[in-house]
Amino acid sequence: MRDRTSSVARAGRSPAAASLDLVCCSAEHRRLVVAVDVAARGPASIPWQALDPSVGLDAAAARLARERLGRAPAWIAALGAFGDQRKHPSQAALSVGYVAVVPMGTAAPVGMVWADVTDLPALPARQAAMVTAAVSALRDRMDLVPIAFRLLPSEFTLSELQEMYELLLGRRLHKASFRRALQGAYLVEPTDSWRSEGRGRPAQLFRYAPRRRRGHRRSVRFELLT
Amino acid sequence: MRDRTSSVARAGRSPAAASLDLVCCSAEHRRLVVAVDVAARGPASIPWQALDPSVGLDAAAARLARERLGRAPAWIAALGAFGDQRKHPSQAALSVGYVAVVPMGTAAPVGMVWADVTDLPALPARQAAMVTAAVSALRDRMDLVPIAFRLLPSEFTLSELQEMYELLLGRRLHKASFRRALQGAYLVEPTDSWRSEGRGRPAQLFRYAPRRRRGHRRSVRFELLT
DNA sequence: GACTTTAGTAGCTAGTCGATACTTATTAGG
DNA sequence: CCTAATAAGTATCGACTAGCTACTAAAGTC
Repeated sequence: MRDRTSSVARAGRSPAAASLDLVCCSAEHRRLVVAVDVAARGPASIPWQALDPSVGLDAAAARLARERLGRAPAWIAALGAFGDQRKHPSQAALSVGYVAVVPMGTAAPVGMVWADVTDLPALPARQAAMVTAAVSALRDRMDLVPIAFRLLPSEFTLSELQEMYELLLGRRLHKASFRRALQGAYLVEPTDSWRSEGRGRPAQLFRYAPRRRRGHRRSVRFELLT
Repeated sequence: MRDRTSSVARAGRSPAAASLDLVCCSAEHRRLVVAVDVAARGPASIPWQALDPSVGLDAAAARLARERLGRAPAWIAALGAFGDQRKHPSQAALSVGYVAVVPMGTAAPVGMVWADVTDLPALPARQAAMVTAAVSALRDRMDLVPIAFRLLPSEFTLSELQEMYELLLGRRLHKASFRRALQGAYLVEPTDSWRSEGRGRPAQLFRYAPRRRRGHRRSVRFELLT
């Protein structure tokens, strides 16, 4: 009985001091999507609960994800604190956001739908800001953390992997260069399986299996935008 | 009268629901340093205040920085929410952290000292975690945001700039490569001044003056650590 | 069996990165 | 004054990288 309703509407007490919100991302039809709750009466929202001060933030977020998704996310990370936008279903002045990722093909839990991040339903302002921040976080961290791999099933073709990178980067990549870089990074290993999907030559399936490689330190990059 | 004492110790009321904390970084003697409050009775701490729900987070952090540093920071950004460590001077269950940067050479405000981040005094656990996160944030964002330039005075030599990058990266850089990359980025412009400091040839002074350059998209990097 | 489609590879070229080695300008010291 | 020392700044070379065009391979379609 530790769900949203019981925490917030617990009689006439004042609303919780803070909320914990989850932006759960996945991919579908070559689109980045986010889990949106449409079952409840009232407007759409992303999963949230009142923040329980007696539980650690990371643990609470992991549990919220498990409860609302029906499975442990493939990846989860803190997004930050949000309070500059006033509107939030909890009425709390402060919200703590987390991003999670589940593999593409995961069915949306009952009462929820996968919404294209470029075409979201109307969300409370603070939650909309969290979704924007989550997408940026995925893009920013994708080459430090294996986010693209978490968005794929455990076995995948190199073309699928490249498509996922293209989706996250928002631009096309060159096939040969992509594979050369991937080879040099020792991140995947081939399986014995092949997948033939309609036309064309069948593709070999790979799995994510990073090997320790010598610490090739990257050079200074002046990518300053402003 | 909007300082820490009045907010927290305001009679017998319960402690604030959340605190706002500031990790203010600078550089000194080729070391990254952070502003630590040592004046108050009790153990050392970094600046903080009870979070006022009626003010926006960013605005409140900017004001906290101005008030406690005596000047506007050269850069400030959100760090995130912290609640997994229990110990915090406010007793609040939740804290929101911000990182700020002031140029090297800025005098420490009264009651505060610059403490080497690699040799910190004992801080409340949650604040110590914030300092660690702040240093990581500076390192992670330094090539997207001009953090090194904000840590320097408005005019600087290229050797000083390189030292600052080396400080943030934690490793030595090659002089010619560094300057070549800098040149290609169109980030600095020379001034008419030269600085001769003891021995050796005088160095020309530069200022940060980024020019729009064509959007040279960077290639995919597989820097995955795990 | 020719054509289409997709997977995967090879080789060329332009540019990048780091090293060594050099020139220039100043102070220190005889 | 002349030389050594020190630090700023430049030039050039070779290894490596990234992206391009073009190719081969294996399946389905007609």
